[in-house]
Amino acid sequence: MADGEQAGGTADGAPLYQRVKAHVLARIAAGDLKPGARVPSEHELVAELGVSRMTANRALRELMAEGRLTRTAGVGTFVAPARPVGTVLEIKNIAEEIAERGGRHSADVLHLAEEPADAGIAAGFDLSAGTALFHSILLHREDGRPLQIEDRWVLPAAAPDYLTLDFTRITPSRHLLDTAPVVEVEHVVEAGLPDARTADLLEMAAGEPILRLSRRTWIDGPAGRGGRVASLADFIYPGSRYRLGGRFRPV
Amino acid sequence: MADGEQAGGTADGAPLYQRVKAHVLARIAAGDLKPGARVPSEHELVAELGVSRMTANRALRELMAEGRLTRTAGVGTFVAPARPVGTVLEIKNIAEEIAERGGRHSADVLHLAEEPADAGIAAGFDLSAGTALFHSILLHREDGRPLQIEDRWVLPAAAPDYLTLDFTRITPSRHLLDTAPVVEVEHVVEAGLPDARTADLLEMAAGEPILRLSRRTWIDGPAGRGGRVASLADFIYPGSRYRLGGRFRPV
DNA sequence: AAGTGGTCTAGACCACCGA
DNA sequence: CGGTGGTCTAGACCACTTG
Repeated sequence: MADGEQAGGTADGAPLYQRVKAHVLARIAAGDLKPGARVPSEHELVAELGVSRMTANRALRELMAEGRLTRTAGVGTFVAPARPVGTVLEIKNIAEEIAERGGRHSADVLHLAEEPADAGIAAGFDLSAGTALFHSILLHREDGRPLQIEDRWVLPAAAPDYLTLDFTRITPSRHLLDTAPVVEVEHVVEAGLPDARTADLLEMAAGEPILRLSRRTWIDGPAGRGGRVASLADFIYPGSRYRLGGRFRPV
Repeated sequence: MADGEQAGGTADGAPLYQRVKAHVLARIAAGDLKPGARVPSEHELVAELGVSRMTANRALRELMAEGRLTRTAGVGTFVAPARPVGTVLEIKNIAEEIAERGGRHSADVLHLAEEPADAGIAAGFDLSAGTALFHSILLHREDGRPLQIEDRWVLPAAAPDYLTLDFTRITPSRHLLDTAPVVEVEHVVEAGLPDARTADLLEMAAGEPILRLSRRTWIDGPAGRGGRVASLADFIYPGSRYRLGGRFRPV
C-alpha cells in the first residue's frame, strides 16, 4: 500500500525498506527475537506491514549482508548468532601514511633481484621450492629516520617490470595496487625481537622489540581463475616508534 | 528478456544481476573504465544488456556497497578511486577462540573493584579525572598456561552488575556484548616490553616482548544519543605465543 | 526539459525444504 | 504438497542535477 504506515524506529520520511529493517532490528534489540529465533518471512512481513514482497525482500537481504540475519531458501530467516567483533585495520601505503602526518618519506633499496624461493617462501605462494621470484628489501624512512623494513617477494607474472622500477620514487605496494586488482589479503601481526642486522638498520635500542606485519595478497589469475598469491611481504617496525590502529563500526 | 544472453565473466547459470556486475567489473579490469570514469546508466544497461531496470539497479547498487562505484542521483555512476587496503582483524572472545582451537580456557580474577579513574583513563572515556569506574584485571589461560592479561575499565552505566559477575565463567567481553549493543570499536596494536609483574604473570622468558591490543568500545547513550565509551581494555599477550591475524576480501 | 539514481509495486517463475 | 527464499520483470512516481 502507499501511506498511513509506520513500522519501526526510523524516521517517517525514510524509505520503506529501511523502516522494515528498523522494525526487525527493533524486535531483536528488544529481546523479542533472540539469536537463532525465526524472523517473520517475507510473506508475513508483507501482510504485517503492508509493503510489497520486493521491499520486504530487500530489507531482509540487506540485514543478511550486514550479518544480522541468516537465510536459507526453503527454510526461513533467523537471527544470526552474536558475532565476534572485528576490526578494520586500514593499512596504507607507507609513503602516503607518512605524507598524511606531514612527514617526508624516503627509501633505500637494499636488495632487488630475481631469486629462487626457498621452501618457506615457496609454501607461502603455493609454489614448489626453487621457483624464481622477485625479491626486494627496502628501508623506509620518515624525515630520515628508519621506520620500516619491507622485505617482499613478488610473483613475476604479477609485475613483470618489477626489477626495473625505481623504488625510491614509487613504493612496491603502490605499484602492485596499480598493476593488478587485489582479490584477497591476509594479515598477521606479531611482536618479536629483531636480529642484529634488523636492529642495526632500524637504529633500535638494545632489547627493543619489533612489530612485524606479514601480508599476503592474491590477484585474479590471467583468465580470471581462482586467484594466485601475487606477493608476500614482511613489514618490520621498531616497537617504540610504531602502532597499528583502526576504528570502525561493527558490521 | 528471458534467455539467450550472456554478459560478463560469470557463469551462464548465474543470476542476471551477478552477470551485470561481472560485466561492469570486467570493463573496469580491462582498463576500459578507469577510476573516475562514467559507468553506463541504468537505462543504458537496460538497452545494452536487455535486463530490466531493477536488475541493473541491483547490480550497480551492490557494486556501490562493495566500494567499486560511486553514485549520485541526478548525476550518474562512476568508477570509485582505488582504495587504500584495509584488513579485518577479527578479534574473538578469548574463551571462544581457545575453544575453537580445542583448548581449555580458564581465568583468574586478579582484581575487581570500583575505583576513581586517573587522568589517562578518564581521558579515554571523555570523562573528568576521579570519576568512579569499574576496574578488572584478569589472567586468561589456555590449558593452564597464561595467554592473556585483560586489564579493563568499564563505565558503570554500561554494566551496573559488573562487580557481581563471576569472570571465571563468563568473560567481560561476552557480558558486555550481551548487555549493550556496540556502536563503534577502536583498536590499537603495538609491540612492547613487559614490566616485571606482567612478565611474571605471563610466565615469560627474559627479554621476550609483549603484543598489546588496546580496545575502546562505544555504546549508544541511554536515549540513543551520540554514544559513549563503554569500556577501555588492554589485552597483553606474550610475543612468543600469540599472533593476530585476519584474512579478507578488499572492499 | 531531459536524464539520473532512489524507491516501490504486483505479479511471476523457480529451486529448495520439510511434513 | 505448501512454504520458503531467490530472482526477474514492466511499469510507476519521485527528487535531484544539468543544460
